[in-house]
Formats: sequence, structure tokens, C-alpha cells
Amino acid sequence: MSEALRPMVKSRLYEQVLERLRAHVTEAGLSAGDRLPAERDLAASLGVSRASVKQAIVVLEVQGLVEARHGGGTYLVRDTLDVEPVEQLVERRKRLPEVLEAREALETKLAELAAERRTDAELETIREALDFMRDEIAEGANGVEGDRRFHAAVTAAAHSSLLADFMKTIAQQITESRTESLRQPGRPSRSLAQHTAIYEAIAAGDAKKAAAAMRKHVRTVAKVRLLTWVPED
Amino acid sequence: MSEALRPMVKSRLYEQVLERLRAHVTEAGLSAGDRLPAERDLAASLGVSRASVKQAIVVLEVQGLVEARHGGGTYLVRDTLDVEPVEQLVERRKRLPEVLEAREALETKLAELAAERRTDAELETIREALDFMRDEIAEGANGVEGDRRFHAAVTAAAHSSLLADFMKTIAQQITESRTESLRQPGRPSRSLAQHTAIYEAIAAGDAKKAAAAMRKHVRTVAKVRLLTWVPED
DNA sequence: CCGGTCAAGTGGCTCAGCCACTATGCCACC
DNA sequence: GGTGGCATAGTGGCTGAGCCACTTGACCGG
Repeated sequence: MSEALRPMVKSRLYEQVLERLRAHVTEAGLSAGDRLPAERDLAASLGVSRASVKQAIVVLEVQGLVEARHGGGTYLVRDTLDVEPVEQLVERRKRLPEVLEAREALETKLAELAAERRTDAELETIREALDFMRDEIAEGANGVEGDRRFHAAVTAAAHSSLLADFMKTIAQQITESRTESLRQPGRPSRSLAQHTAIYEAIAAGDAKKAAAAMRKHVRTVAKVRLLTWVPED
Repeated sequence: MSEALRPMVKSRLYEQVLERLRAHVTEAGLSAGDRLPAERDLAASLGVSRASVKQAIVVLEVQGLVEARHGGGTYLVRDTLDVEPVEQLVERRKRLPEVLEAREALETKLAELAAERRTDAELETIREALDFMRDEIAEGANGVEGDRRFHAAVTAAAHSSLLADFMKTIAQQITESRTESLRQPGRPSRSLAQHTAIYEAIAAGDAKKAAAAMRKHVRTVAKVRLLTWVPED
């Protein structure tokens, strides 16, 4: 435990920027959906380079606290930039099984409706999402954006604004489970295969088969997720 | 949920770099302590700018998977760059209370011994750690490095290689609880005050008071941490 | 009122370069 | 022999300028 052997660790610049950003959000009373100052402005007012500001924003991005839209600004996802306390994270995990049950009910019905009601244009959009996910995986990404698009396209094709609204209320939690699920080795390609099966059923107009395929898919995701949760000692 | 309204989200470049880095570590069979290629080399071989490589490395840094030493290269902390599965994280949380109990026992005794055995030079090192943490907090950081140095200095001043070895075996888990604890609002300054009390007792050679101050400090940390753990439904 | 166009604003990314720090090997000196 | 100092190359930290792609909103013509 000799001290002298350890390197001198100065805090990195981006960490200080992070602190200032958190403080700014708190002081300015910003809340979810509000826009952060532009990177150039932040760099100027903090007296650092844009690259350092960007590093800080990347950190906030991977922590899911901020969403940077190319050309459109950077937006707050929550009311604060503080990392979520473990307590709340555990709390949310406990509610997750319910969310996944709800998702199964909703998406199964959505797939069924989509098979019956989809227009050719909507079918095409679903297929594009499939292609997009395939490209993502080929590039080495996990396909999370393609996955999101696929489910969004199916939802749109079902032409049920009520079911779509329900989906919206659990969208955030679904996003989280999606990311975690697709991080499992081998998951992206298996998920793509299941999407393909759903697509084919919808393309064929086979409502029953589409519902079954979607149910199987959602249950797979739920299973992966539940394995990571240990409810008690 | 119309798809066309959503921005075209191409995966950010740094995310792709991240994937390639993970793959490289796996394929090259690198393990903890090994050095990653230099940023310039990575940028060249991946065909991206150094800024993008750096963004990816910053992500790995905040995830604790990598340690970048200014001028000395970037090193692997674990044998992999994959984020820790939630399952293992939960497992470790369950063991944490034991670790904190052990820490209380060890550090209390270490403080006591330090008060009796410390040399003037060692006392000076402890004071420097205190000053360092104060500066960190003044700069807006959370003081985690100063905290680490303080406890390391006290351990060294105790002149007990056996106790020091015991501390080493739980060092990793202590580091994690340290980081999390100091993230709580107001914690850094309160922690600094407790450190000061410990320092003064050691400086005065008051073993009993030093032990008591250290016990109080460690228990405070343990309390903060335990609040975040919900053992059952 | 609608739809198209255009300019300003913004994030994504690159390039070139300087600085601070580290690691290494060499060399003078003891 | 080895020990300490020192130069040098390598490396991460950070900057500034700049280009591109995309979004946004205002403006204008129909």
C-alpha cells in the first residue's frame, strides 16, 4: 500500500465539466425535455475546448441522462443529471416483470392487428427496420436502434391509437430492457431471426401466426431479463 | 409513434469504436493490467480520428473498465471490456455488508496503531492527503482520490503488514463503496471533516480517540451504502 | 392556408499541433 | 557493479479551426 508508487491522479477535465453541467441544470431549474446550451456556448462559457465538453456529454449519453440530436441540440432526459441512486434502480427492477407482462399483452395484439390492417407502405417500413437492424449487427453494433424501429413500425401498422398510447407509457422501461437484452452474447442475431418470423407472418396477413411469433419474441426478452433479477436472499 | 418523425439515429462513431475495442481485447486475449494500443495507433488502424477514440476510452473509464495514465498508456482493469452483468452486481451487493464490517474492524485498529506508531513524515503524508481532498472538493470533484490517499496513508502509518494485507484483499470493494458514498450530496465535505478529526487524534497520539473517530467515519459510509440495498420484497 | 425554400444554428467528426507526463536506455560518477 | 541523473521517444490531455450533415424556423410564393 505504498503511496509513492501510485500515479498522481488529477481529475480529468471532462469530470469537472460534468460537475459544472450538473450544477447548471440544478441552478437553472431545468427539467426533462429542456435543451442544454449548445456545445460551442458551453465550451466558451466554461473556458474549455469543445472536445472536452463533448467527452462530458458522451458520458451523460451512455448514462442515459441526456439525448444528443444531430443538428437539433442536446436534451435532458430526466429532471437532473445526477446518476440514479441504486435504491431506485432496484425499485424499478422489481416492477419490471409487470411491465414485461403488459408488453406481451400489448405487442401480441399489435402484431395480430398489424397482420390484418397494415398497408403495403407500412409493411415496407417494417422491412426497412429489419434491414436496418441487420446492417447494425453487421457493423458490430447490437442492433438496438433497429429493434426499436421494428417494434415502432409494427405498432404504427396496427392502427390502434389506444394501444399505441399504452405502449408509450411503458416505452422508457422497454427501452432499458431492450438495451440490456441485446447486450447478451448472441442475442442480436437471434432477435433478428425472431423479427424476421414476425415480419413474414405480417406480410402474409396471418394474424394468428403473427401474434404467436410476437408472443414468443417478447417472452424471450422477458426471460433473459428476469434471469438477472434475484428477488430475495 | 410515427417512424418518419424520429431522427435518423446512426450509431455514434464512438459506439462502433467501443465494439471494436471489446472485440480486440477478446481476440487478442488481453487480461487485467495489459496495455491497450496507443490512441494514435487505434485511431489510425480503425480509420477514425483520435477524438472519437478518446470518447470511447472516456466511456470505458467512467465504467471502470480501463485506467488511462497520462503519458503512460491505457490499461485494462478487468480481463474484459464487457460491462458487468446485473446478476453479478447484485451478488456483490449482497456481500458488501460483510466487507464493511471487516473494514470497520481493520481500519479502527489501524487508526489506533497509527496514533501510536506514526513517524512525523507519515503524519505529514496523512496531512497532505487531507489537503489534497480539500483541493479536490474545492475544484468541484468529489474527493475520491484524496479519500483513498488518506486511508492508504493511515494504513501505512500503522506499521502492520498483516493488517495492510487484509485491507488489500477488500480494497476493490472498498473503492466501489467509496465512489458511491462520495456521490451523495454533501458527503464529500462531511467526509473531509471526519478525516480531519481522525488526523487530529493521530497527530495528538491519542490512540483511543483515533479509533473512535475512525469507527464513526466507517460506520457513516456503511450506513449510506446499506440504505441502497433492499434485501427482499 | 399550404408547401417549398433557404439560412442560421447545432451536433458529429476530423486534422494538426502543443503540452505534460511517463518510460526507457544511456552515461557519468561513485 | 550499481546508482543516480538526464536526454529522448512515446503517450495521454487538451486545444482551435474547420468541414459536413442535419434540424429548425422564418420567409415567401402559390
